Amino acid sequence: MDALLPADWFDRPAPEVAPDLLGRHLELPDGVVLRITETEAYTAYDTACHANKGITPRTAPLFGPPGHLYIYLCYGIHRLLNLVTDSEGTVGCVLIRGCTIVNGRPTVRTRRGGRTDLRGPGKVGQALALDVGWSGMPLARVRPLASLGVSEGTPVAHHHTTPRIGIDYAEPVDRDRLWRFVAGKKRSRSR
DNA sequence: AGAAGGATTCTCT
DNA sequence: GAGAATCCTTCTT
Repeated sequence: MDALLPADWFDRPAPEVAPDLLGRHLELPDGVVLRITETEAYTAYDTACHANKGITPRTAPLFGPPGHLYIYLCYGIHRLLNLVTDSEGTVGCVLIRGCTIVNGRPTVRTRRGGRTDLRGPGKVGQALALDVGWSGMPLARVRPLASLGVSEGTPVAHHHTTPRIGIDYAEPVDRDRLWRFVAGKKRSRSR
């Protein structure tokens, strides 16, 4: 099995961590292993970032130490997975927007209601059976609640960048940043 | 206490 | 391509 990425691996700016996460593996103790194929970076002074209007109970993990989880409910339906980057006190995170299944396909199929495509952050959350109660917890292979780990996997040879999705509310300068990272050469999109 | 709005997805057409 | 589903967080009276 791959070596886990230590917490300080995430102690870098989010736009640097995000492309480096492509090809890495998300591992759950139930045997589900996903390969990350699409990410987005969010930073401080970024009007697309949930933390840009100050710290709140929900967004507190974004201000915390690297290598922790930030999970929130989107549109009342979807649980979205973020990995906190940068040092404690500095806002930064990477949204996991898409994956492919490495292991545990039957489990994912059950959780996804018969489907196995994981293009889109809500689908990833469903495949991992994310719980917002995990938000703020550290990554680790074995823990009572947030039993989620990120391992080395196989970094990708090629990726391309695009503007981030679903952040029309942000300032134009932030909307235009090429902070969405997709594994492989230019091909399909997530929506 | 009330209201607004979303880092989305699915199902139609 | 358009519209509904759905509920929590946050901001405003």
